[in-house]
Amino acid sequence: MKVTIKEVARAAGVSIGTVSRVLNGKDRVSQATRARVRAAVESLDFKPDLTARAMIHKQTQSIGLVVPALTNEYWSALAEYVQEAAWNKGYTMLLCTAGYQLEKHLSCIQTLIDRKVDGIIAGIRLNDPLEQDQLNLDTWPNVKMVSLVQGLPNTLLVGVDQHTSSIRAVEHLIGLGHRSIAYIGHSADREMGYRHALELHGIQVAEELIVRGDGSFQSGHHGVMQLKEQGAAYTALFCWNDMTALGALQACEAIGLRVPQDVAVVGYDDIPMAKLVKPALTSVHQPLQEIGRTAVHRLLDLIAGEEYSATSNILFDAELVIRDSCGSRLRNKI
Amino acid sequence: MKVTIKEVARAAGVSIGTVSRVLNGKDRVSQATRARVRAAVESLDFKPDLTARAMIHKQTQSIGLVVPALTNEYWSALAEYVQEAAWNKGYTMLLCTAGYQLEKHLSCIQTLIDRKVDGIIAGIRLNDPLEQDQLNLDTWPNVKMVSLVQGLPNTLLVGVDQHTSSIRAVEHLIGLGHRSIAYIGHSADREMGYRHALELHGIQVAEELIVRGDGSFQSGHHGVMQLKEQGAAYTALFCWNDMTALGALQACEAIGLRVPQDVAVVGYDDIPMAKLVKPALTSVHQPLQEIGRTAVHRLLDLIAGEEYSATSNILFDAELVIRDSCGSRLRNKI
DNA sequence: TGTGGTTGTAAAAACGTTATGACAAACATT
DNA sequence: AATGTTTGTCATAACGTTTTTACAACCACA
Repeated sequence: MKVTIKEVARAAGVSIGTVSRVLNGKDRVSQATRARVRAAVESLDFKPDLTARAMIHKQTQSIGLVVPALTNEYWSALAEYVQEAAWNKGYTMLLCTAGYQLEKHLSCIQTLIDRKVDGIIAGIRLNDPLEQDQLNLDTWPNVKMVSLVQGLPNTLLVGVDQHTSSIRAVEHLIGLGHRSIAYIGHSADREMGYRHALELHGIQVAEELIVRGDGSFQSGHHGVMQLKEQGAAYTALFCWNDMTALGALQACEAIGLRVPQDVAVVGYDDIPMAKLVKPALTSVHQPLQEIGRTAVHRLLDLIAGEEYSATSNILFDAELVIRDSCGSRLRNKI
Repeated sequence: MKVTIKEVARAAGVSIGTVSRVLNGKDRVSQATRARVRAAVESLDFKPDLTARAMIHKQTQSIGLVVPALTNEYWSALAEYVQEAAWNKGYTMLLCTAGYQLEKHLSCIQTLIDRKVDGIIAGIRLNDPLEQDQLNLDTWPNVKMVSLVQGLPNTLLVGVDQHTSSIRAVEHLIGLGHRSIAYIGHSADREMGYRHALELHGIQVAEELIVRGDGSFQSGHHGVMQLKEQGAAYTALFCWNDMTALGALQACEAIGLRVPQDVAVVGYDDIPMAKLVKPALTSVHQPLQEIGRTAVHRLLDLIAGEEYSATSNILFDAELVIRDSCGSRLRNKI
C-alpha cells in the first residue's frame, strides 16, 4: 500500500525525524546516514504525503482561479496561461467557473478558501455592473488575492487599462471619419472610455446609440437588431468584446448591412476567432499570456508576504490590432 | 485567527470528540448538548479544516482534469462542463494543460496523484499517435480514472464513437457525389473511419490525399498548401477537427479555391466558431456537456468503489451538423 | 439490591508529516 | 582532567480533525 516515512525510517535504521531532515535538508545529517536514507527512499519510492505536509505548513502549494466561463476564449486563454505559470512555479490550480452572477462568484471564492488555496486570482465579471460596487471582499481580510478586472477595492490588480485602450479604439473610428458611433456592451470601464473619447473630440454622446449587452454572441446580435428597431443612425460600432462584435457582424449580414462599407466594427479582446471571421475583426489586443503569468507571480509575491499597495497595481498596454472590419479610408461625415 | 474544533469544544463545555460527533451526526448526542454545540459553532463561525479531514478520510473531494490545451474550444468547453458537474457534486477540479506530448501528460497525471485527487479525467491527445500505444497507465494501478479518448487500456471510457461518426461524415461527402476526398489530421480513429467509409463505397484510398496534421489551425492551412504542392486532385476535404478545417478554409481562400463550389469541407467537433465562419462549417457535433457530466458521474462511481469493466464504457452518438461548407446538391463525378 | 442493557460523554489513538527539546558522543579548549 | 562546544540522532510534540475505546450514569427488570 501507501509507503510512509515510518517505513523508510525503519528500512534505513533511523528515526523518522532524521528521514525528514534528510529530505528537507534543513539540518545537519552525517554523510553516512544521509546516503542510507536516500537509498531507502529510492528503493521504497517514498513520496511525502502532501496533505500531511500542508497541515503543518498551512500551505497547499495551490492557487484558485475564478473566471466567469471557459466558453469565452478570452477567459479560457487566460486560464491556460495562469495554469501554466502556476505549474512552472510548482503550484497547481483549482478552477471555478462562476458565470456572471455575484453570488456564484462569492461562493466560488469561499469554496476555494475553504479548500485552503494559498491565494486566488479572480476574474470577476458581472452581468449587472451595479453589483460590482456591492462586491465586498473585506469578508476575507487575510486572503491573498489578485484581481484581473478593475474595480475591486483593496486587491492587487493585474490587467490592462481598459479606459485608455477603449479611448484608443474609438479614436481609431473617429480618425476614419465616423461621427455616429454606437456602443453595445456593459456599462463599466469600456463604456466610459467610449464616452470619454467622443467628448474629447467634441462629439455629443447619443444615448440612443448605446445598447446594453452582457458580452455574449447573442447580445451582439440582439444589439444590432435593437438599434435597427429604434431606427438609430450610425456608421460605426464599438463592441464591448469580440464575442459581442461577432454577434453584431452576423446580425449586420442578416439585415443587409455591409461591414465595413455600411458600418465599421471594432471589438475588444482579440480572441483567436477575431482574425478568422470575414471581415477580419479590428480589435483591442491584450497581452494575455503576460497578464496570466504576471498575475501568478504577483500572487506568489503576496503569498510570500509582500504587502499590498495600490501603487503596485500593474496595467499592461493594450494594442489596437487593425484588420478589415473598419475599412481603411476616410469616409464622408454625415 | 483560525478557529479550531478545540475552541468550539471549550465554548460549548464539551470534549472535541462530541463536537465532531454533532457535526458529522454519526453517533448519538443528547438534544441539549447538541444545541449547545450548534450554538458555539454558529457563534464562532467554525468550519472544519478540510486538510485535516482529508488526512483521515484519505479523500480530498477533488478531481483532476488533464487536457492538452484550453486554447482549443473543444477542450475548454469540456473543461467547463466537467468543472460544473464536479462542483454540483461537491468536488473541486484541479486543471492541468498538458500540451500534446506524452511526457507532459504523464507528469500531469503524476502530479495530480501526488496532490491526492480522488480521481482523474484524462483527455489525452498526442501529436504522435504511436506514443498513444506506448502509454502505460499500469504505473498507477489503483488510480480511479476516466478517459475521454479511445485507446487507453484498462480505463473507463466516456466519449463518442469516433470511428462510426467519421464514417458518417465521409459518407455525407460521398452522398454528395464526391469520389476524391482528402484527409488532413492525426492517424488515429478518425482516419480509420475515413478509410473505412471509402472502402465501404468501393472508393480506393489514395495515400497522396492523406496529409498529417496535429489538429491546429496551422496544420489545416499547411495541409491544403501541401496538397496543392503535390498537385493532388480532390473535390472534398475531411478534417480531423474544426480548427484544422478552419485553417483549411483560410488556405483555400488564399489559393483561390472556393468552398463549397470547388471543394467541400467537413470538420469535426462542432466548436462554436464553426457556425460563425463563412461558409459555416459542416461538422460532427459531440454532446460535450453530456460527456463532461457523465465522465464526472462515472468517475465518482469508480471512487465510490464500483468496479471497472470494459463493458461499462459509454459512447455517445455524434451527430453530423450540415451547414454550408459542403454545398447541398449532387455534383458531377470526376 | 444486584444484574444487564442502554445512553451520553470524555479521553485517547489515529492520520503522516515537520519542528522542537533533550541528550549522548566526539572534539576542542583551558 | 575538567569544562565547553559542536555534531548527530532520537523522542516527542505539534498540526486539526475523526474514530475508537472506555466508562460512568441512568433505567429496567428480576
